[in-house]
Amino acid sequence: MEGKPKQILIADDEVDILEIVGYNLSKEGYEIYTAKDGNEALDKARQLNPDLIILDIMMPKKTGVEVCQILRSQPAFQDTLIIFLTALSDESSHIKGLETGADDYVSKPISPKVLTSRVNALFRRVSNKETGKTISVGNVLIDPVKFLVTINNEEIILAKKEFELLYLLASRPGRVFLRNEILSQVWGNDVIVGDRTIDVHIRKVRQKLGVDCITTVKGVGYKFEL
Amino acid sequence: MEGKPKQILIADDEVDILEIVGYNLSKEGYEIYTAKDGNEALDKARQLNPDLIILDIMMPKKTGVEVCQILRSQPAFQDTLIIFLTALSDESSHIKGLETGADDYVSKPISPKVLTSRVNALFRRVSNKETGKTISVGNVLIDPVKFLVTINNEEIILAKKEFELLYLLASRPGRVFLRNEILSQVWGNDVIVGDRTIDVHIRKVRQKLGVDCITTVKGVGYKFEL
DNA sequence: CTTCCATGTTAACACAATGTTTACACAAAG
DNA sequence: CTTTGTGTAAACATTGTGTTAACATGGAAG
Repeated sequence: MEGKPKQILIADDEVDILEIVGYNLSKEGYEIYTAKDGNEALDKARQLNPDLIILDIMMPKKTGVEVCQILRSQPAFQDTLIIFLTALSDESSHIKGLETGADDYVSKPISPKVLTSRVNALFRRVSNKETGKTISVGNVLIDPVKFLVTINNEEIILAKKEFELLYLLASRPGRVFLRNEILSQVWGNDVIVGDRTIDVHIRKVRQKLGVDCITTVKGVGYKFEL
Repeated sequence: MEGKPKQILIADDEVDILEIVGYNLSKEGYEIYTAKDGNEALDKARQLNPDLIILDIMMPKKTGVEVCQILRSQPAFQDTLIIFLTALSDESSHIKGLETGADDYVSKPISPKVLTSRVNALFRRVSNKETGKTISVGNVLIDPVKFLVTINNEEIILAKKEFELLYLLASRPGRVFLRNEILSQVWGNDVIVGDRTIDVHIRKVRQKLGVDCITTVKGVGYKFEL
């Protein structure tokens, strides 16, 4: 696990749980913050903008489900990971939780090992796209932190959009990205640009890279491969 | 829930569970298939190529974890969803399960409601991105994500319509597709094209594949088989 | 054997999808 | 205020795909 440590906010009114869970997750290299009720959870979430929020369902002030709903309604927390903690017997909560937009839930009594492995699994699942991870395919290196592309130890400087485009395609080598996907990922859902815009950027990237690693699939989209 | 019904394969050695789970999921509109041990699960998975596989961990012949590992090692099942069923006490299995590449797991005793809502959540999560699943028949691989057909590790590039045509036929090997069906599936209901159009495309696919796997059923239609 | 019908085969064509180039507005940098 | 570079648009060139039309083949029925 490289890069900045992931921040996790844990909200539960039982101090024991906060301690045990917090201890185990911090042992894994995560940065832990805690809250003791729904309102505190909301405040800290907005303050910290953590990578993952673990919410107990039964909490004073506001329940976990309420907190989740409020957060999910805000753009900033659209992609934040959320896990519910819930009593095993409370079946309806499980369902409501998943419908509210939780990414996972874990039943009490909590086993630290299980929770930890769930957390790891969640991060692993999203790590390929969201995180600014360096991509390495063949002799091509793409480092989003340094904003740099390297081919055979030669540094190539791309403009912002060019880089984002290449980064998206290279994040899943071989996979075809539809024009729509590219538009919404690189340009955003609400932006309207002409049809030729993508092509022009593709061309610039191809030109600068010098290597023919972007393939056109006519009528479908583009893919990255060596 | 629109489109073709999702296919779910459930593998468990307890017949009661197969029945209860199967009943509840079929009520949700899913197409249910069952297996009673690890080997049967493997066979049926390869035969059906279902959208989701629910595996009990403790099964005769092969455990769920083993089945999962074997499937995940094959390209065709890289993107297939897998859920584990596991006894609550068996904690190490949970961890191993997630590490093996499962997408979720559900603890016994199973609540049909919880399982159903988990299944729905899983499908909802992937419905936004993945176009379709990889088809694998014999030595023929059809990958709609990479938009690529592979025969004996040789990559074959098809045009869009050619690919869609092959994908349709191969989605149900052995089944005969009427000319009408092919037209409405590949071309769309409102498009009017000449009679020879399908033939020409069939020809191109046959030519590019090099293998004779598309059979003509005179007066009826075409089918895919090796 | 002939006739008829369904499909195979081939080449040519039209057109949509993409490549390419240039120009220009605009923001950031100096 | 200039300078520099980025992102987008517009205009045109190019390519590949999908389709058609014309003809060939082959099998079944009379």
